[in-house]
Amino acid sequence: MDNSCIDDSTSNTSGSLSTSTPSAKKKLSPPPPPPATMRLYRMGSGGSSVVLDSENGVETESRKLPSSKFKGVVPQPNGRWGAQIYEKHQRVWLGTFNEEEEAAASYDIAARRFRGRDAVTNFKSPAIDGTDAESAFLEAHSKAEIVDMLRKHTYADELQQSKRKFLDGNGKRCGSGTTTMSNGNDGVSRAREVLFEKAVTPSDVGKLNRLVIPKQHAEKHFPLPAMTTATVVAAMTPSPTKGVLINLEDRMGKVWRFRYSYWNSSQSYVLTKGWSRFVKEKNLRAGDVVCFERSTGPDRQLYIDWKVQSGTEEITPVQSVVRLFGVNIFNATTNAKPNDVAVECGGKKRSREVDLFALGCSKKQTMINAS
DNA sequence: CTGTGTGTTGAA
DNA sequence: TCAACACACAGG
Repeated sequence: MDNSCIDDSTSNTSGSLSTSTPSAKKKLSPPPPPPATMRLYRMGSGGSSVVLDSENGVETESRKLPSSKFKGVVPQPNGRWGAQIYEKHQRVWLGTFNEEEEAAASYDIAARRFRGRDAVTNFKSPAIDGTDAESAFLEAHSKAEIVDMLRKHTYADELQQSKRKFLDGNGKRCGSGTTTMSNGNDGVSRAREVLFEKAVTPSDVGKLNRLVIPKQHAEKHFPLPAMTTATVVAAMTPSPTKGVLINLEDRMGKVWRFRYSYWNSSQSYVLTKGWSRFVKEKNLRAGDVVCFERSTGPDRQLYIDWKVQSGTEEITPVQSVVRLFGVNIFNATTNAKPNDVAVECGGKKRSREVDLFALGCSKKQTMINAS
């Protein structure tokens, strides 16, 4: 049933956003040539099908499906409403809904994403400033993703989630580790490139509350002096004082904000404010590796990841936090008791934070994409 | 068996 | 591009 493949190619001529798969899929019955003689038309289907006898103009139980007053909304035999939008001669099914208005609203959302802010819609009107949260949200997702949300009726939730994160200082959404990238060449590709890694030194995780960024990497990826680089500006906010604030998202989708600056005294680039918290929460130890990545997409989102480097270990007493969708729902401070969560890392067990967010991020994007 | 959503067509 | 019609077939 759910086999729409939507390839996103914003403004790309060759690209095709196809829903009703071309031929290969399934060849159905040939066009039903209505016998000119026998004028019996079945209207609708399923329970509401009716027979019209146009011979004498009398109809047996006129039960045509009630057409909707909303654009992009079509009636369903069972009384529900379907939403659809067209693109490139093809219909993109947006799902079925109980309420006509709901279907209409879904169409509006799709229309916005597919045709821009000046799209003709049912309800949406203004949004003159292209900077509202929803617009940003739409831009940040591929058409396929938006359609998927509409069909699953999860759009509202996803939008709200993004808003929450936005306030948190960064507008990315949760993804499980190496998230799959939407094949479409439109939206935010969650593909990342590793910028550099560093095995933290004792002082990096010590009381100095700072992480030294190797100069070569710092100057290559985080050019501090000339803050003009557009790519960096997007993720860094000039700080009132020295340095800049930099936002990085970890594998849990949590956004970390650090102060990034240059210390003349030691002639080194460092992450200061915020770093100690990261060390603490991730239970970083000397020898562990922190990895800096960046989205290859237009958003240039920065990510920070870490991994335990094999080494001397013992079970560390640490608070075990169970998190669901970025919210701590269970917090037990134990000393590596059975209750604690231990994770195999480099052959050594170590208590770690555990996130269960993946549960809700299940996204089975059915994209049989062909590029 | 129930509905969904695709095949298809004709009108705008 | 769009909605109406018809119905194959996916999912329970």
